Amino acid sequence: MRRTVDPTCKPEEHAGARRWPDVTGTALQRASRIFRALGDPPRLRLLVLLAKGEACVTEVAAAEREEISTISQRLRVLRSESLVSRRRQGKHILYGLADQHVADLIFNALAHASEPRPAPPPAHKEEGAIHVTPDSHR
Amino acid sequence: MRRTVDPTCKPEEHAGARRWPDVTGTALQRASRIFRALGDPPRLRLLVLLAKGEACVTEVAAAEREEISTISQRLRVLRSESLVSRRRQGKHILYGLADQHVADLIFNALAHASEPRPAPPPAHKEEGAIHVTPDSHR
DNA sequence: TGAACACTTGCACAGTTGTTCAACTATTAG
DNA sequence: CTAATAGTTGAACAACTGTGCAAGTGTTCA
Repeated sequence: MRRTVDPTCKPEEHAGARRWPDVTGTALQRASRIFRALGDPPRLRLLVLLAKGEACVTEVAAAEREEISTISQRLRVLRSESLVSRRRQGKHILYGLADQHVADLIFNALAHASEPRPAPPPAHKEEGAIHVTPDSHR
Repeated sequence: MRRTVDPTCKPEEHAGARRWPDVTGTALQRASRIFRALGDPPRLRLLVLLAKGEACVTEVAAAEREEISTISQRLRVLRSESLVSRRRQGKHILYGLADQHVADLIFNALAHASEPRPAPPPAHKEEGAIHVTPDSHR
């Protein structure tokens, strides 16, 4: 059975409205590509490492105990989203975070990730409220 | 050929050092899970929609022109990372952003995504500097 | 010039993820 | 009670992604 889009419930029934900048399709696409690049633990670790300062590929590989090739591939992904900077210094190629924005993003997520988890709901039925997320923050 | 971890280049050669909070393995895991959840365009769009105010599943499905089941599945992923709140109101279940942190994260990434791209470099070799992102992307 | 070092890249394979269908639970109306 | 509405969930499948290997490029140094 294919239930699609014929809402018997009208939008006016609920839905408050705050103001948000209009989000273009491309901005959204790019944002999600960035998120996706950040969404791999090894890659995120690599970025955290680079946040401490520039490093060459070999150096990173040593720190992470991974193969050079693997690190290089990871950096390729990050580079394709402009998340890292890159410059040659003699034999080495130094990588670093692209800018402060990237550092902020990572820092922000790590902060959120370190917050207390909302307890897994005991699957209880209550007076008209499921109350899953007791608004834990700010 | 398996070149692993025996750096002929010493760490002291380069690498500046800024201070960063020590990142635990679990925080990093969770952060990347959050990023991954945000890293799907439809899911991100859904969150942007919810950022404008709470909405029930049917409503969202109508707005996105998708099947209810699909929306529900997307919400499930977001819920599993505690990115959305959920409460029942009569027949409907209202979803919204979990907290300000989430809004910040999304807003931040969208801002970064809307920034001017590093200019497509003329593929020139210059004094020891390879510009940030020489390659195109998708 | 040639050898050594420092990466990068194409490819194949395995593991992961998003979507859909169908069946299920939960709430309300008759 | 039953029917209808609202939403969830499990399974299957196609599409995507990360890794490691082998072979490549580019730079330095003798």
